[in-house]
Formats: sequence, structure tokens, C-alpha cells
Amino acid sequence: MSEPDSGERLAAQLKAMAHPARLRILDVLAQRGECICGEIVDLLPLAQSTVSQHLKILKDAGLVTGTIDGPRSCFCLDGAALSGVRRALDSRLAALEDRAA
Amino acid sequence: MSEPDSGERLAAQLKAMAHPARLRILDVLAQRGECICGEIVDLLPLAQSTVSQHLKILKDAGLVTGTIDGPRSCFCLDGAALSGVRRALDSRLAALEDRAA
DNA sequence: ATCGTATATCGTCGATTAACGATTAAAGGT
DNA sequence: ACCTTTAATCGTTAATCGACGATATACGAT
Repeated sequence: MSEPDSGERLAAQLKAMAHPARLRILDVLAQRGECICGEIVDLLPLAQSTVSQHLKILKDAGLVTGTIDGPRSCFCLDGAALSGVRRALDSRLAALEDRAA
Repeated sequence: MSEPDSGERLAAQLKAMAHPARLRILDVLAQRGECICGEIVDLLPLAQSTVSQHLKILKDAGLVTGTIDGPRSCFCLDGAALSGVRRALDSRLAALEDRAA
């Protein structure tokens, strides 16, 4: 198994988000609920292969899910994972917030 | 000037956080309030030069502040910046949360 | 069976990252 | 003045990233 410790897992998720194109993809998915790859390609100034690669990174990090739908792939956000990232950040900054209060 | 758009700025901040060692540094600072470089070096399994480099990355991203104190450097978190990251994530995920509700 | 559309994957290339040891700089103590 | 301590910077190396075009795959339509 070798579960990565929580720091490594969170780091990996943040890393997946830490790219302007991938943030935009997450935005698009948040707005539309779901998307096929081609729609995202049309919205971003990147080649199809590059978008597909970014989607794979987001999928590998568990932040989006992709289901094959005929010749297309339908992507949508994994709400639980994204909430998890948010909670992880919150708890890590809790000490700071307390101090500031 | 060429202010980076909000996506690029957030991406840069997330990227600075997206490393296990840097997350640990943020944790240490959150717990202790402030630290000198050497304390962090003692806590992490990394060379002094590597830790100093990580601190520079966090400082350049605006997530921590470093003030020179004699021969030492005293680091602490920039609460406003970190809260900003949190808020930015929250607002980007708002659409998702609404959908899930 | 073939064709067209939609994606994923491969291979490549330059740029960036992460790590280290060695060196330098800046104080402080004696 | 000289040494010690602390931290930043330099130079190197291996590994990873980001982008692309080209290719392969999977399916639906004709």
C-alpha cells in the first residue's frame, strides 16, 4: 500500500491544482457541472493533447472523475476530494487563525 | 507591472505550498508563531541550503515573511496571504458546493 | 467495412525543480 | 582583529514538467 502521509497527499493535490490551465479547467467544471474534453479544448489556448494531459493529472490526483461516454470522455469534479483539500488547508491554518484572533 | 491574473497568482501560491517540506514548514510556523531557519533545519531531514531555498520560495510567494535578526533570520506566516488563498479556493468551489447541496 | 470524430498516448525538447556541498556574507563574542 | 555561528547564494546534477505534433484507439454513422 504505502499510503502517503497526509502531507504528501495534500501536497500532491495542491500540486495538481497549482497550474493556471488546471485551475481554469476546475473553474469550467464547477460552472458547467460536467464537460467533455473537446469543450475544454475550445475554451483554452492549448493543444488537445496538452489539455488531455492536464485532465489526466487532475484525474490522477483524484480531483476530477472521467467516464468514457462513447467516443467522448465526460469529466466532472470530485466534490468530496475538493472539500477534503479545503478542510485540510483549514485545519492546517487553524493555529494561525487562533493566533490572529 | 503586468499583474498576473487571479488564476496565475493563486496558481503560484498553491505551487509554493505544493511540496511536503514546504507544508511542514508552514505547519511548524503555524504552531510556533515564528522560527529561525536553524530550528526548521533541525526538524526536517534536509540540508541547511535546501531549507533556506524552500523558505525563499515561500517568501517569494508572499506566504511567509522573513526579517533579519542579527546573524539569524526570523520567519513567520503571512496570515493575510494564507487567508487569501483559502478564500480564493472557497469562492472557486462555491459553484460546486451549491450544486452538491 | 470504411470513414470521421473524439481522446488518449507516445516521443521529443527546452525549461524548471529539488537536492546537495562549497562558498560567501553578516553579526557577535572574546 | 579573529573566530564562531547563522543563513543566503552559487554551481552542479538528476529528475520532473509543460508543451507540442504525430500516432493510436474507440466508437458511431454511412
